[in-house]
Amino acid sequence: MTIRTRFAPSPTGYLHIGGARTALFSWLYARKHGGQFILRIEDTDLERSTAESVNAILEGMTWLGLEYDEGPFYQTHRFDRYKEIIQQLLDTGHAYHCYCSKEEVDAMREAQMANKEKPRYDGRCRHRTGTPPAGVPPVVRFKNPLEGQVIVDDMVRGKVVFQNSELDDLIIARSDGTPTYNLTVVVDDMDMQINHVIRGDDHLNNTPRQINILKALGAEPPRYAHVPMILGDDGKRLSKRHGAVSVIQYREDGYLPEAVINFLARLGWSHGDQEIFTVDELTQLFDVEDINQSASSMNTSKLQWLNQHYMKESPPERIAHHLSYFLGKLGIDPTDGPALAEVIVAQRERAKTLVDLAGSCQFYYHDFDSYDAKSAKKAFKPEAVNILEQVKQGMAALEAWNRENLHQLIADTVETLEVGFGKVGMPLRLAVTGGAPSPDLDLTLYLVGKAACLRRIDQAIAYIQQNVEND
RNA sequence: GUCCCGUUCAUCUAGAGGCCUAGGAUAUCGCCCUUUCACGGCGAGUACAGGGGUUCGACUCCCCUACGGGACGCCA
Repeated sequence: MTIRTRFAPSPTGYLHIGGARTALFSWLYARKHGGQFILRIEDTDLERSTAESVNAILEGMTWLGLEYDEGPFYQTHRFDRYKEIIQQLLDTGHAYHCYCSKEEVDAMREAQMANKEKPRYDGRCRHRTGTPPAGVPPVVRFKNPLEGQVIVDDMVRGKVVFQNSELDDLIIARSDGTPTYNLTVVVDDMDMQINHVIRGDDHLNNTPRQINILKALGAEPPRYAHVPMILGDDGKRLSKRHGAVSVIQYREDGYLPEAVINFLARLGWSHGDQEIFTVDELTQLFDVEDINQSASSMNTSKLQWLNQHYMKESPPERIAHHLSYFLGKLGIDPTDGPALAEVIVAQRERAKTLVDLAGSCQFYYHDFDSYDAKSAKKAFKPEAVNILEQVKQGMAALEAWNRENLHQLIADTVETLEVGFGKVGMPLRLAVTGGAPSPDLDLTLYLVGKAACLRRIDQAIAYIQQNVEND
């Protein structure tokens, strides 16, 4: 059997992190088994579905690299098919018209709640006879079996039993004739030959109804896997108020897609003690059976650790590709200065995100006009003027601008002036970087370049003479 | 309220009756490395929700309670 999975978001907002994980799991499962992954847009809620949301979802999936084999299919394009099925259900006696008003049904629910019962439609229109009330457009309800039980043999939950007596006759077509979710999902999964449904566990309660509809249609239900939801850092349910829940927001915040994928995969799924997974490894090792049964919380600091890991391990060219957007935001043109790849290698272990990295690249490309106050207090002593002057002269006289010579120059200066290494290193570093975290001094100087170094040393000397009291 | 699901360190998790005085990872803290900041190395603390069974033996199986979540829509 060819494995066919699907991701079926409703376009009422961006692709959030929970949806992305569900999509990832479905995608991985299909890939692992050489099957197909289908994208379906569940846009039957005409009121809330938007084209922007569709775009946001597609953009998020593309960024993560979750390419689909078929689709995107839009449910709004399939209304004829749903009508056909609804009619079939009506014809075979599996569905009926219901003329109950909203108010009537609401009252019913309230009474049941007050009576400590589970609120549900009591089926009063099931056996309605006679002429239908005039001017009332009916809804269509599915005739759910009254007795027996439905067993959902879930791939992550195990067997879950529902009594049919707990279920009511759900609406499958609205009074305007449009189909509702539980009907469309069943028809689509059937028509698209989806045989493995991996989705959020908020759908577990819908599953027995869907199985009943499938049975009424004479179709074989797919296998189901209900994955637990993702909570925010604070253990509360994810919402717009919880910060970065949109996948695109993570891109904006400077995360690499491979870090997000790795992070998402490890949220609710595991393979022994392994933490780092390439996409290839995931497609090989992933299995629905290994998905956790309990909800998990976002762990942003672990995502950051993964992101830093991938920034350190990836080829600098790849990082540069993702970094350019963030450099642009800071007005940095990397062609105007040291080779970006070298700067990235020099700075990347000091950054958790691309935003950090871009920020830490700044001093290589731009001069600055202020110094970190704390460092300045420590390093910019009056005697530093002479030291910087010495270094500057040495630099100016340097034949070749490379790390070895710079290292030697500093060592010589230390020796000539008979001072500690720090006496030279600290003011020099501060003069050139402004106080930003930076790698080995000789590497820093080398990358910043001769002209900028000389210029900044002059600037530092002037600063000290102006701002630091001579004692 | 009713039904369904869940509960191992702060967080992500390993654990399929003895391998567990519960392992890994992140975070935190300490030490080492270091003229900055990091990286890296080493180390520390912190967890089986509670109570009953079953068993020679329970984190692992069963029941109850508590807590958390989900569903109960002419939303998906």
